[in-house]
Amino acid sequence: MTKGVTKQSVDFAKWYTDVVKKAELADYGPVKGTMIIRPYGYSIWENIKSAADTMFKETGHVNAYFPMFIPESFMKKEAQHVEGFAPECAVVTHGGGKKLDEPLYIRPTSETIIWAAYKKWINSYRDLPLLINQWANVVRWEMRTRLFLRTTEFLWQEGHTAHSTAKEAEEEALQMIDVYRKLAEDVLAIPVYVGPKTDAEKFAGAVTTYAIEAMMKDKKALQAGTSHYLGQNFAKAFDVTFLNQNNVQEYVYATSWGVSTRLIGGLILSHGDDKGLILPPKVAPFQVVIIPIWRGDEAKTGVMEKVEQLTAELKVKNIRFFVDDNEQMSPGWKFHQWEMKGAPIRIEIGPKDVEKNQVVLARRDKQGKEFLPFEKAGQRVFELVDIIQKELFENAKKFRDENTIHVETYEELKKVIDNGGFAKGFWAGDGEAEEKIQKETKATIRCIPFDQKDGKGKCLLTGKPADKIAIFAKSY
RNA sequence: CGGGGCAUGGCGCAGUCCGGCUAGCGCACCUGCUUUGGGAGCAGGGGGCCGCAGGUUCAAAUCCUGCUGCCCCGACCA
Repeated sequence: MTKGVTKQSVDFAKWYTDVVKKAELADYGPVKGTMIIRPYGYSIWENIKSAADTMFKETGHVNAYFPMFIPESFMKKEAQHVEGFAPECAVVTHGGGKKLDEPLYIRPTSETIIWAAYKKWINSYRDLPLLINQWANVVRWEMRTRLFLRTTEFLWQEGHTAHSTAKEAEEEALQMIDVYRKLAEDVLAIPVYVGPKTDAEKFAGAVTTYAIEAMMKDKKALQAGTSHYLGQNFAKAFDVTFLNQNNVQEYVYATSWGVSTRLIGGLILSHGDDKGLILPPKVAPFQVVIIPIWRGDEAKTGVMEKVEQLTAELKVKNIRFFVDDNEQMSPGWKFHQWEMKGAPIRIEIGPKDVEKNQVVLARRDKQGKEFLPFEKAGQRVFELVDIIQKELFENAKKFRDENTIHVETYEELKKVIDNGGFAKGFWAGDGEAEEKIQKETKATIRCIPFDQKDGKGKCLLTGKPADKIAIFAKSY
């Protein structure tokens, strides 16, 4: 491995790719836009997945799996949906050496195939709500790809729920965007703005799209998760009706919601620095990396005894740890390596420490080293896991808040966008006005945040009375 | 799809403008000895259809033509 990464200040895009590759998160696949998620990166995904999955189950959802091949006819059933997705689909035309009668789309998302199944499963209000999630891969033939942030194939989860009333479905969509907020903020330590998208930005076929929007270290926005209230659009397209309590046939109300491996990109772009990745303890494959140091076999025995004592304690405390006792690499090399890989805590134990009955502890998110009595090491790690998690979030939030600027006029908005950052201001414009801003500034409305504390004002573009603040930013 | 860049041992590059001897460097790898507290040292060693296909030439990594792939920057998107 070559030393270091491109500095963020020199070339942020290059820095990002360098970190992904040098921290061994992912590598390019042989097909354009595809990505090999390497074990270290996949382990982060597993941690995110497990945290999310627990939350989904706590809110009453179950997992299932639907096929990745979608008959072309299914794709064409929902007009907006086909318009939105067909151009970016990979299509299988041959199978078993023969041309297929009907081309098969590789799912870009699973609404169509899931709703075709729901049609069979739903007959009565007693069958509702249906609360299903699936963990899957999807394929979207994007023009421009970037590791984790936008790849041709990516991993995600997609929840698809069916309800007997609009109110219940709307509540579900809101509940799930809040689950995503918690996932981003409490697990990934990424602060997010939460709220509906404008009509121009919403999902093809949705009535309302809610999103969580995060600010990356280059002050650009990343849409980190979405939850859609689909109304009866998909039910109508797939003819999914149920008999309600009054014996009347009705179309069901639907939601869908998803987060993807993009979250890993968000993690890198939210917390990383010029030394590499910085991982929040909750998703770090190893919360603490222990580096034993010795000179000669005698010293080794003494050091390793201490290491085993410490790891036994960490095990009891449920801390994920790794002992890097590779004898080929020098301690210095390992320090750099684990800084690149973003391990939150590093502990060094060498002969000097054995002698003084201490350990040396370094935090990835802070400069300097702590020297502490051996007996306190386990407890200190246990505490730091929470402290680092919290401080990473607070730092990211401070950065975001400092770079979210209230604007009154279009001129001010332009200035904020030019300098990099989020502009928030009163908005009463329509889709056309939004497009004008996008064309002129490259910024889009990321969301209309739920959190509206500023009362009423005048639309920054039109000057018309407005009662909502919108957030504008350039985005990934 | 428009603009730019790159393609040479596993990785990163030099060499290409101006054709010429055995294609070179750093890292990684193998062997041995010495070394572990911020990217260890010395000695020895292995590994190349120079992206692909044509052409020019006594001679091509180098010149010409065509193709392919990937990356970066825009328009589209999680």
